[in-house]
Amino acid sequence: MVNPLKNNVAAIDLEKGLQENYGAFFETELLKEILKVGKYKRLSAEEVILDVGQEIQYFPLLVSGAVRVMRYDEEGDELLLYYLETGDTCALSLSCCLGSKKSEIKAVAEQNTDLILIPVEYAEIWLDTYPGWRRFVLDNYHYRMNELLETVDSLAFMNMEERVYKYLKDKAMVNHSPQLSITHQSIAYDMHTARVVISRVLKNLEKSGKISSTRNQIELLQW
DNA sequence: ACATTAAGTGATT
DNA sequence: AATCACTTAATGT
Repeated sequence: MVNPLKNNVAAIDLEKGLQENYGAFFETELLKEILKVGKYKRLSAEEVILDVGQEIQYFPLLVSGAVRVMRYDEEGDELLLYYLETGDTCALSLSCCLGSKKSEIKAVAEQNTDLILIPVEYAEIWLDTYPGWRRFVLDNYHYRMNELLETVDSLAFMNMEERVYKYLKDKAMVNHSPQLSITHQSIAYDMHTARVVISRVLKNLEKSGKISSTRNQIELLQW
C-alpha cells in the first residue's frame, strides 16, 4: 500500500527541487512533463546508484548533494572519474540508453543526495520536442567530457603530489568544506595507487603547509 | 586490557 | 612510484 501522505511529500519535494535547480532552463511544458513522469529519490551517503553492467532505466537530475562516478577493473581496483553536482546529469547515461547499452561506470552517492529520475524513453523523446532539454543534455555532455579530460591530464602529466592535491581540492569543492573526513586508504583507492604512496605525499603537503591532517581527517589550509 | 584499524618508515625494486 | 615488512598511534569493545 502506498502511503498517500508520504507520496504527497515526495511530490512537493519534486516540484520544489525541479523549480529551484532547473526552472530557469526548461520550458514550462517540459517542467510539467517532468512533474508527471519524474520520480523523486533520496540517496544516503555511499549508496550505489548504478554499477557496471547494469541496464540504465532512468536519467538522473541532481537536486542536492553529489555523486561520484568511477571506473573499476576485474580485480576491483577503482579510479574516480569525476563528480556530479546539483544541476548536473550524467550525460553518459544518455549515450548508453540511445544504444540501449549497459553502464560502463559505477555511480555512488558522495553525500546524502536528492535526485529526480526521468525514465529514459522520455529523456530520448524530449531531445526532439524541447530545445531546452536538448541544450541541457548537450551542455552536460560537454562539461563531463571536459572533466574527463582533466582527469586524463592529471593522470598523464601530473606527479603524485599534484594529483593528490587536486583530488583534495575537488573533494572539498563538492562537499563545500575544506575539512574532509577521509582515510589515506580510501584516497589511494580513488586514485588507484597504494596507501603508502598517499601517506608520504600527504606528509609532504603537510610540511609545505597546504594541509593539516589527523587520523581520518584532512583539512585544506588554502584552496 | 585487548583487538582492530589507520598511519608512519626504511629498505628494495 | 610501488611493494614489502614492520612499527607506532588512535580507536572501538
